Amino acid sequence: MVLKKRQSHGFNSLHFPSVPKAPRSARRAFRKRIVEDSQICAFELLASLAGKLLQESESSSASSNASDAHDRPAISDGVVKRERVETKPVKTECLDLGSCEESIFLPDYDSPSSDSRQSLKEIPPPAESDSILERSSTVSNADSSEKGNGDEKPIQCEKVLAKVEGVSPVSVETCDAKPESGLGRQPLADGMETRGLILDNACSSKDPMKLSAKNPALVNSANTVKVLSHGNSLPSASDLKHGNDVKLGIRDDDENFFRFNKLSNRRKAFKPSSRIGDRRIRKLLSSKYWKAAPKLKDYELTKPLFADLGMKPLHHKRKLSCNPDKTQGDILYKRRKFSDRSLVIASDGGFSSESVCNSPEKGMSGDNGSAVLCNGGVLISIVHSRSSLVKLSIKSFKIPELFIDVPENATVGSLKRTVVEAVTALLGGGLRVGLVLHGKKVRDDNRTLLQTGITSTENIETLGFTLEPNSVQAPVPLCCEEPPAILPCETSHLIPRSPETPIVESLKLIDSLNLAPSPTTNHADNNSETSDQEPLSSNADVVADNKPPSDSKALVAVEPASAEALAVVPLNQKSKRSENVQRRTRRPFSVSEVEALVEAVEELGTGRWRDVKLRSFDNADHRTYVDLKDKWKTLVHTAQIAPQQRRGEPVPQNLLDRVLAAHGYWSQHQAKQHNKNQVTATATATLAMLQITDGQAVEA
DNA sequence: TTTAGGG
DNA sequence: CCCTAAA
Repeated sequence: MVLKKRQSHGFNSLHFPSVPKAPRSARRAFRKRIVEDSQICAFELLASLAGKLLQESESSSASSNASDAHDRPAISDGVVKRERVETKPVKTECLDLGSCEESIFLPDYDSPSSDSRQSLKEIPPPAESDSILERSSTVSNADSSEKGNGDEKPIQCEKVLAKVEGVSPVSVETCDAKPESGLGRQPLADGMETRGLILDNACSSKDPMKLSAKNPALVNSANTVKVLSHGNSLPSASDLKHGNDVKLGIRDDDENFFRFNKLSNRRKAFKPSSRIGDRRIRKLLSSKYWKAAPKLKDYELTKPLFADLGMKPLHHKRKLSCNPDKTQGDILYKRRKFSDRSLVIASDGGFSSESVCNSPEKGMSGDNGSAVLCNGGVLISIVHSRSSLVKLSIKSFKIPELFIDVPENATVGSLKRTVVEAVTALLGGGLRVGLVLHGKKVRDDNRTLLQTGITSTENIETLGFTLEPNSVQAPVPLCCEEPPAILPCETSHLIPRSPETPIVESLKLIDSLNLAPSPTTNHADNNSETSDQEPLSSNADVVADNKPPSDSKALVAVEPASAEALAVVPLNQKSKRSENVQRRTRRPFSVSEVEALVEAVEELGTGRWRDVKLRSFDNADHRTYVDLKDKWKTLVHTAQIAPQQRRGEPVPQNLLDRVLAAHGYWSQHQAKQHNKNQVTATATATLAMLQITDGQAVEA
């Protein structure tokens, strides 16, 4: 009754301005639109490349020299170890997320490292970290010294790898670093790394290095890195040149992927800007269609990709004495985990505070270590502090997928180069950090965290950061422009691989994977007590639905099967693509919002949600016009049902009445309009007919 | 990109 | 809220 009553007079008082719709273009001007470029998943790309490389290497291995054979075993060992470690370590939670991982790995470390590991755990004192560094450095040195022995060398490398891998991909490289070693892969890796360096720089440029002196892990890593850098010679520019028809594609979150043809001249790689133009972004199939690389080996993935991306490069740069400021960022990547269809890579970018290593000034070792070890670069973890501050610790960045098409006869080296180029091109353009909340990009830079909902635990868990190509920005100048010095063993790398294993025509990277270290697990460890922060693990991007954290405290949710598992499981096309795409957090409309909505609809009607949005929710980024439309729909429904059946925050009846009134009015209005038009048309037609008739009549 | 609706 | 066909 009441409703009726309201309805009856409701709209009389309402003023319904007839607002002519401005041309779309005009209306658009209204609102600033941010065009988001597709996000590039450089890391993913790397991962995919790695997978390919791996395949190739496998095929080639038969023919490869003895040294290679030796290496492999070592590698495999390392991988195994690493996996083991990952699961185990969980307990050792370090103060910093980044450090945690390392600490975890350390334990496995056979040599002195075990001790160091403990120290890491305990950590905080810088002195300790130093000691650790030294230790690690020692180890590495030993390897280098032993180099003399071809046989021994490999072995050592193996060890190193194992250890390193646990810690960070980069470390792996260290072993091989020396050109003398003659390891095909490694050299390549080095080259890659160099480029990675570039990339890193670009990335890092954004973020000032701040972090972390705290992480012991970093230090350790640094040491390792150092060794590597020393051992390795820089790749020559000549190496860079390779013409391949390989195509790299990067897919972004939005499912756009980007492809570019590899440039024949490698040098160009160093000039990202030029490449950017080559990129083409286009819409791709939704992620569900993506196929994971057929088979990837762990070591391949981890090593090449990660190592390449950033670790070494950093070293080089620093060594080169690049401007520290420019070098700020180091990127570390780590493959975190695999989901059925996706390979997760965690990266630590200079972006993340955590990942950031000590300032260069501190000491190369320190820097390097941080860079390498920073491996921490896992996912982003968010920590809530009791204060009003929202503490975010970024463990890793989500990186988009990379697609790479490579001819079967392409060499591993060319593949690597291609990847490097692709990555370089992407990075060269400048990276920017994107924010993803509940699977949606947060584009409004002006919103506060509070407004965005980032302060709520619920939301934080779905918060993710992404590295995106910055189309606008000019490529960040890299410190070291001359690549030549960087690549050490490239030539060896260049060696063509046996085609035995057909290269997958296109590697498709999977959705990004993330393993955010599960905070909870970490906490479990006693160590956690120390940390006041509660890390909320945010799997930034990925929801690892599949992998419920088992009791195991392993930080990384890495699948146990890792090594083999690594082979990316072909993505089930129909599999729910849900993993990445999380639902937006539910944000019930407040009464005030409802009121605003009602008011807007009263004025504008029910068919102009965009205008409604602009009028009343223009600054509410989380309310899309679709949301408003949906809300209206529910409001109408709510108003039509008995109050007892309504759920959620009660909406004032008066508002509901207005909803009904407006709904009725506009429905009618629409109908009227429709009728009007029809009538008009009919009338016109009739008139025309009449006229015709008249004319005819007249004529007749 | 918006609308309009179904899921 | 999501997803999409249509416009």
